[in-house]
Amino acid sequence: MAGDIEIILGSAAPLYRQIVDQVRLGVATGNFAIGEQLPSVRALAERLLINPNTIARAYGDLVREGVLESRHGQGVFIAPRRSVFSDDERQRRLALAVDALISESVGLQCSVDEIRTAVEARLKELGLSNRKKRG
Amino acid sequence: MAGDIEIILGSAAPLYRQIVDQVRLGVATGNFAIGEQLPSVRALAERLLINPNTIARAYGDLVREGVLESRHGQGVFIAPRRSVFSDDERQRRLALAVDALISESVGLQCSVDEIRTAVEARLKELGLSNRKKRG
Amino acid sequence: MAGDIEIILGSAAPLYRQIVDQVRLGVATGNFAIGEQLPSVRALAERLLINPNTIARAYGDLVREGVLESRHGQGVFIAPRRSVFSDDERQRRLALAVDALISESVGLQCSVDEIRTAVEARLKELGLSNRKKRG
Amino acid sequence: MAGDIEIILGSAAPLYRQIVDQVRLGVATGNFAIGEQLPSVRALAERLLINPNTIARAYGDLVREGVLESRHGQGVFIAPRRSVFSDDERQRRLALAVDALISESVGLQCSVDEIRTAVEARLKELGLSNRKKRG
DNA sequence: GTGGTCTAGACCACT
DNA sequence: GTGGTCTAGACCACC
Repeated sequence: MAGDIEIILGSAAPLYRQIVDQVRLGVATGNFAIGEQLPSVRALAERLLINPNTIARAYGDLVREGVLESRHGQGVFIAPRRSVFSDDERQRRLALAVDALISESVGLQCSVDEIRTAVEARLKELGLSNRKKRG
Repeated sequence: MAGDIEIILGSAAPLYRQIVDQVRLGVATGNFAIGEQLPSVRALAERLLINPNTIARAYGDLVREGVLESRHGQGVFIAPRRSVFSDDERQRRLALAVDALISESVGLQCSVDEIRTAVEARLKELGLSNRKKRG
Repeated sequence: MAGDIEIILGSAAPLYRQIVDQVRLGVATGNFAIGEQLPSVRALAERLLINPNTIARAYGDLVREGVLESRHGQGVFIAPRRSVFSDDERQRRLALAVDALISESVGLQCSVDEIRTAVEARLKELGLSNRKKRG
Repeated sequence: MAGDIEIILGSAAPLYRQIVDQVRLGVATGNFAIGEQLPSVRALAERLLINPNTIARAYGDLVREGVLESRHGQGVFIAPRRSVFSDDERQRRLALAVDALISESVGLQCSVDEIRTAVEARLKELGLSNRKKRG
């Protein structure tokens, strides 16, 4: 549910990205139900002690990505699932994300088994390890 | 060997980061041997057709993190391996990188198998799939 | 070419949208070539006498849409064409755009022939009337 | 007839606009006859489960643009037709709406035939395809 | 009350 | 020089 969203100031990840990530994971794990209303831009900004524009940016990204839908004057809501991107685009973005992980891991001098273990651990933690595609 | 370093101009990754990654990766895969000399800043800049400052920045980062060592008046060389981060720090950073991948993937509505496959494919492509930690 | 971008203050369309539209049309009509560099955020903002954030917003939208690619510290460029959206998403967005046109037209009490004529006239003006899909 | 008015909550279009459009469209297609009475603000608000202010806003817009007329103490009725905009103004606004459609379409890499087909399909769906201007 | 757009200006990262 | 993030605050449109 909405109360879950938290941010870490001073993290490497931009604030708006932290929010995007948490909403996406929340939807994937079922913490956010389809049709559920999210906290208003102003309310969330006040709770997290950050600027409303930053929330608006995060929500806007999620709307463009098809995760949320906004109804002017009413609020923003979890959108019904739909596939927004072409297969090519999905592969392209997935590859970029994988590259970012591996690049970071090589920098940390992790072994490949450490990477695999970390990925599996997190998937299990999120209850995703047996999830089907485009469930 | 040094001749391996290449850059992709249209890539999302910053130029200096592409160089850093390739050197680190070369060390991890054994393409660069300990004590081996790298091309000079000026020589590499000329070959890659980019600004020497960008090379200098990359080499500087690698020296600072202990992957390279620069010997005054001689050039830069692959340094004996040593780790920079504590185990806790490594695990923390690895977890963040994993989360970024998973968030992107669920946003794309990828199955967990697609994620696993994409990671393994990339590891294999880079010649990392059977390497041990810190060689 | 870049000098083409103009805006109309006080128009119903938001400024950032006017920029997005002009870049998209410029790419479609060949006024912008693939790989061509666009004016920098600051330069365009200065020329159009609007805030740089507004340009950045427009460029950002176009990057997400796959029309532009930005290279940090270098500039933004026309990206090679690729299909970013799934067929469903394309149909969905096309339908929304058509609905907006018809809604406006009904409000203006236009006949259907006026709509058809206006569409064809504009396509011809842009030199698109015989263009193939995903050229 | 009035019973036709419906709204879609998840739609991109604002609620008041959906009502305005449907009344205008009903007039254009002949579903509403001149002099016909519309449901009262309160009655329609109750049926559609939305705020009466929203209905009032929609009716107000329609009265202001001459599509409806309100008779004190009796209700609102379909007004005899009259045009609001000059021909130039209509053409100008129509051209802007057409440009928005074309920009969106080229962004989606649609062919011109896809655009034409989508427009015709929607006109047919709305029962407009063979109607004359201003009936 | 809600979200959307725009301005002004700061600070950071990259070339 | 370039783009990217964030803050602060204004004003508008919709419910």
